[in-house]
Amino acid sequence: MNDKIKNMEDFASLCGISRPTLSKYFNAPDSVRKSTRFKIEAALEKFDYRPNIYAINQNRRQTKNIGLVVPNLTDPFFAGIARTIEGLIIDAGYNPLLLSSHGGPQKEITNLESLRSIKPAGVLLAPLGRASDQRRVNEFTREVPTVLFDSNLDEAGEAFFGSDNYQSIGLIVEYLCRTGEAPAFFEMKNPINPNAFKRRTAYLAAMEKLGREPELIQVDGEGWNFEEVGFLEGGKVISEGRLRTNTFLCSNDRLAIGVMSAAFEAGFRVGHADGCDLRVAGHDDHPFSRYTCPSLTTVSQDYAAIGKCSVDTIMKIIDSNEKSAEREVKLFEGRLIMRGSA
Amino acid sequence: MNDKIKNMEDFASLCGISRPTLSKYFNAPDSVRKSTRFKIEAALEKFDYRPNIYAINQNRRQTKNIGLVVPNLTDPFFAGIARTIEGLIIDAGYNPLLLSSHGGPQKEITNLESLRSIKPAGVLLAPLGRASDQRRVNEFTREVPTVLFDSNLDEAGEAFFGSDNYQSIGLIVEYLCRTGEAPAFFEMKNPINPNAFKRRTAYLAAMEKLGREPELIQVDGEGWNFEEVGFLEGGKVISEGRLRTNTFLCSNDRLAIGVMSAAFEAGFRVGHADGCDLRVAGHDDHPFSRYTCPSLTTVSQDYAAIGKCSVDTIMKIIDSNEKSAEREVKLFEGRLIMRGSA
DNA sequence: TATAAAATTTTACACGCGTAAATTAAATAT
DNA sequence: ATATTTAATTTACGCGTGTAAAATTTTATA
Repeated sequence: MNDKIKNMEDFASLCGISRPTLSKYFNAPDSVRKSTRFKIEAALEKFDYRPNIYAINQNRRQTKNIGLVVPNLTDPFFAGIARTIEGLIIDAGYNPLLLSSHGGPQKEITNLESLRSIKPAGVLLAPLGRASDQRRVNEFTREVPTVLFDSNLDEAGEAFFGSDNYQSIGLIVEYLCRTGEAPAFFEMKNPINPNAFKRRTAYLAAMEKLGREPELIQVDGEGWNFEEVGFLEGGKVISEGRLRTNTFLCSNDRLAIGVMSAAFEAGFRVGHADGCDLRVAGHDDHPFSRYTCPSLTTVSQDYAAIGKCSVDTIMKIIDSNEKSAEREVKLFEGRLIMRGSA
Repeated sequence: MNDKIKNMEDFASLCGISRPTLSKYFNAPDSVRKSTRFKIEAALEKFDYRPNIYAINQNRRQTKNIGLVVPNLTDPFFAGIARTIEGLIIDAGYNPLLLSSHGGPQKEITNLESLRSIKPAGVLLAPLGRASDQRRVNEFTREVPTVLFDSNLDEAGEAFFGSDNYQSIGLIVEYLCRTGEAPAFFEMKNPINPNAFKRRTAYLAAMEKLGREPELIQVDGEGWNFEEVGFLEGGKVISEGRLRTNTFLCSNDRLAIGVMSAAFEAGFRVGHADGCDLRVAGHDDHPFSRYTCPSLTTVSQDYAAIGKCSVDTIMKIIDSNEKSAEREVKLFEGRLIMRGSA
């Protein structure tokens, strides 16, 4: 009890077995005889030993690490997704490594590089999107089993899971048209996220289907400060009164939050109730959207499903130990969240 | 060019030098002769080799890893801090490992355990607070150099850096009293964060100093869903009209956001302008507080300074390779952010 | 109970690198 | 040009584990 246990050898003698047997136990407790397992676990109770993780990973064919890269952890939307997925990875017996690409494409590549040196069994990647260094991301996905989620990149990775923007935007456009004036679509001119493009197209399609005249409001603004963009540019649009309609459909909730803030400061009342001046709707069901004033009408994405599907798929790839023949793509439907703002 | 480089030995022959010299180069490029450095860098251009990180860490006395543990990454406040600190750690030439204790004290301990197995050079820990398993956190800090920030734990770690809640609460209480009715203090009955206790005490002290009668509103509610707590419990308080004052000072911005949402739905107008029914103020200057309706008056914490100080200190400890004689504690002042809500 | 088969444990080697000590080369002083 | 000092490089060994193949023990079968 006095001298320190510094390696598996030491601990094996304490257990009264050989080191390789002990190694086997740590990799799969059920793979050793029950009697020896008891010996080991009794010793574990008495002494404080745990295998050196670096020595383990140096020698294993595969590590138990799984990389999880999201574009921006400062966005509570991605933070929430990351949390969900982290849990699923742990449940699967793997060790999640969470990285945020906030900072741009260079950071995204840096993240992938540092993951590469950690030799992960697989990676779940929500890419930056348009801004991503496609060539280098592709290069990475050829070396490490990767599943993309949230936003798609051309042919990168073994699979992609995300939301069906056509369905979800169709849903809310139909709702808005049915309950009031047809919506204009508020978005950034050069959005970083490819989903934004799909949502724009989906908006145009939905409006056409309903026989309404579409109206795109494409504002300037870069980066991830969506609230600020919505506030500044939305403020201009509102105060200049250059809108045909009283209804905004924003490309995402964070833009909508900015627009609502600008409307408030300009003295406009947002909501669908009597006496309101304009309606604002968003997309994503951000964690805070419930608590805006008024609460934000939006579409929620099925991130429980997207996360589960992504993790299941990377596990399948890891287990089968081979690149899947075909790149799987699956889109999940959104759900309309009716609240006060529209 | 055809056969793969699988270790430093292989790459050393390609460079025309011995492996230990190469090893020296990777640990400090300037420690080798300029001529050999050129040889190495020329080879690096041509071939794709990088040292195995597991083998490195198995043999180094110290890893270059620094753990960064925050209570809840889903809270954009902590996400922002984490991002700042991550940057500082990278600038210092270390490798940050970000973990969130969201999920409670058990998860916090799990995080520390998994950090322990990674043998970090140091750890920056923002503990859960009251909920933390003090004994086990203390145990950890005795084994790994640790600096605490955001919320203090009795005698744990080598140092603590946080905000001066007495100063910041004093600041906003004074402001509120000067510009309108004296504030009531809205908080959770059993807050998880020790800062909440300090803020309560600070509120009481500030009110007494100003000769005002304090009024504590201590509501039920557990966990991290502050907006929900503020919304539900704040809503009750407002609708029951059991307040002597029209001014709420909330223990943090997220509670304030919930309270404002409840006030809005109850038909009250929040703000300091004419015709408003009540004033709401918060604390922390949350990223979204600028965009609430009305925008939220609050106190911002100096997290640039707290982060820098924390990182500098852990670096000093790592470099000096010894526990500091005395536990350093430093509190930074907050700054009043006057906006529309109060 | 003897024997074959299966499960378990042990032997022996490999993994890719850090680092102290010994050696060699370069720089400086004489 | 030689002796001395200093810097750089190499030799030699160790780090703590995984794992294939060999040896042993246990279990199943006859």
